[in-house]
Amino acid sequence: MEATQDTQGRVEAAQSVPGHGGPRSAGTRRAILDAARSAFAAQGYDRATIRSIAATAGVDASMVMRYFESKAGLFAAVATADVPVLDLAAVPPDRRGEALVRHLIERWEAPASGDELMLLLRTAVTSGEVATQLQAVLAKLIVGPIAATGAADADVRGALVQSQLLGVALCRYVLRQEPLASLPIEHVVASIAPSVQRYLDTP
Amino acid sequence: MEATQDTQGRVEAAQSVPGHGGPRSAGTRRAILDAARSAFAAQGYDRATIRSIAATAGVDASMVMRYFESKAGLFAAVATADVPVLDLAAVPPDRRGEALVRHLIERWEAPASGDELMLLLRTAVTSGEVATQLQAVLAKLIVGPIAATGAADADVRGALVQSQLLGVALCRYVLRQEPLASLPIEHVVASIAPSVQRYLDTP
DNA sequence: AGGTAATGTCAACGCGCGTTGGCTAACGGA
DNA sequence: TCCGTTAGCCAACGCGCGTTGACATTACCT
Repeated sequence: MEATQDTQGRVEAAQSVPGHGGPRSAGTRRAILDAARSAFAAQGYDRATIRSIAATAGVDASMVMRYFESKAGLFAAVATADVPVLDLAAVPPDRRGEALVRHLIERWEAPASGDELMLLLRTAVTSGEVATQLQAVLAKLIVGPIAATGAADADVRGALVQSQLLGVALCRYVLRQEPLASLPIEHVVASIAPSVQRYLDTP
Repeated sequence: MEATQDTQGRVEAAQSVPGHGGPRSAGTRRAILDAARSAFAAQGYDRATIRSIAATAGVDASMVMRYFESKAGLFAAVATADVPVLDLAAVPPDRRGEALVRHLIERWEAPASGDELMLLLRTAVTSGEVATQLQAVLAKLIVGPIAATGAADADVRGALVQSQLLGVALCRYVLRQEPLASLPIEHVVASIAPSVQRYLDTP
């Protein structure tokens, strides 16, 4: 019996987007998306709940279902991970290791893309489907640029670089293991870069 | 890790196995433990269910609660990860990187300890408590041996070695990313060892 | 053999989850 | 103005989970 006066932010409701069930209100949609990204990043897919995401977004849980079809649909909508790609060929060959490390760390430190990488990694370890999705992102982010430099065995080199870069991300950002988690960025870059450089160079 | 709670003044059984807090039948206990290790390793803590573990072990779900106090208790019982430690000081200094990589890979390839590391890692990414536990295991397994060689900055070196070794394990065994997952062991050792060696050597 | 405690079975409880459908209120075009 | 569409709220459903306690069964120790 209570009049809900939220009459604000409904101005932008005019757009209708392609395909199947489009967004209803851009503001609400974005609020849900933001809450979901944080929740999935912080807790992983299983422990994050639709109800708590909805509460954070300030809407009812059923709204989440109307906007995105299911919990899986919400995750898919938030797990796009369209991170900027590094043009490795434009970097001097002896600096490519450092460039890769720095680029990856910057992706993880940036709040938005860091959350997307976090939720992807946190969920990939228990979901084969998401693991495939993560591999696709890493292929675009790491193997692609390496292959674009014309290196031989780009797939194996990429896999080795991935293992080191994902390892750093896992220890530093997901597990938050000391002392790695508190090491200054430049220290990390200086320590790791030579290894990555070696994976790029050795035949 | 919980104190023993006796509802009816029950005492430790007669035919008990040494040490632990109150097994009933050694055979059933072991069956549950084996099933739990497999399930937690394959699916992680959240997705593994007491009911399915009990079914695999051929007992009722309530038996699991009688033997171990709760799901958390069962996990704790199976997540001991008492892996053999490498005596790094006995290895020639220029071969210590290779020795570390090979030792870790052998732990992961061995069925029993591989499962324990797997369930630890799969669960650590979404549980701070288990993350701490994993860190303790890795400290014993990696940082400890490195410190035992008398190296300076053993903690930072250990963290860097950990990042590389955990990265390989993550990509190869948990995410099962190709081509790393199918690479022969010797190929992996030969590729990774120099990086680890460098983390041990560089000042 | 008999009594007692260790083992195991069964059915249920309570909870929180994802999900559904029906309802109210506001907008917008005619 | 009225009416259809749209955005949002509320109550509930069904399910599977961890967990519990009462009951049946086995095995051991005098």
